[in-house]
Amino acid sequence: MVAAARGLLGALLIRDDGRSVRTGRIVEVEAYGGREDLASHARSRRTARNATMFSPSGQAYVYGVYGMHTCLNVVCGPAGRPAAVLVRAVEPLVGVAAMREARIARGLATRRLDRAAPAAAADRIAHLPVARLASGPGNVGAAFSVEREDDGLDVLDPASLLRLEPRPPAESPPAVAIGPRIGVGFAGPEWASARWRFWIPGSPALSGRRGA
DNA sequence: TCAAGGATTACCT
DNA sequence: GGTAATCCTTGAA
Repeated sequence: MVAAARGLLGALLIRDDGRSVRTGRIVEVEAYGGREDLASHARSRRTARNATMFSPSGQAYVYGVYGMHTCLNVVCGPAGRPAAVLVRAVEPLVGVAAMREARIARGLATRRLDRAAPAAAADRIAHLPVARLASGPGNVGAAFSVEREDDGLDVLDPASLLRLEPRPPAESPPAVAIGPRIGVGFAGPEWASARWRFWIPGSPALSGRRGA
């Protein structure tokens, strides 16, 4: 599972909705395990929400948090053994304009931009540096239009509208930095400190807290 | 049936 | 650095 997480670094995330193609390079991920991992959604029994984590490798596990964000994971355990890798940050390569549109659309959908000054807020996204469009799990979900309905998609299927393209074997593996996962303090010190976050050091697209 | 809280983000002081 | 926004899943009553 940890190996699968590291293997995803440098892979391409591709969203092809028929009108436009969005592509980015995965630069930050976190690994989540099964019952023993108290930070994982699979820490308790199998439920409707985490069912996809028990699926065979290669499926998308999508869930919502805080009522407004969707997070994209890739299931990486054998069937029946829950494990997944959370995609925390992506470096945009192709379809930057579509990513901006998606960010703005998602902002409006969650009514974040409605309140104060929607035009100004949309304008801020329009001028956001490219590297920040998909930096952070919620932003990856927004920039690539990941919906709850995408839960269970086979992202290894080349025909899938949301898919992964592995790093070419010929390409040398990127440098990898390792550190504890973010936002899992509720799991207790042991699991919150587990060094299951992996990122490509130096990437401008890393999520907020970049320290090791 | 219901209360609690979250694998986050961005704005506020 | 603190905290609001906001929906839905979970676990307990």
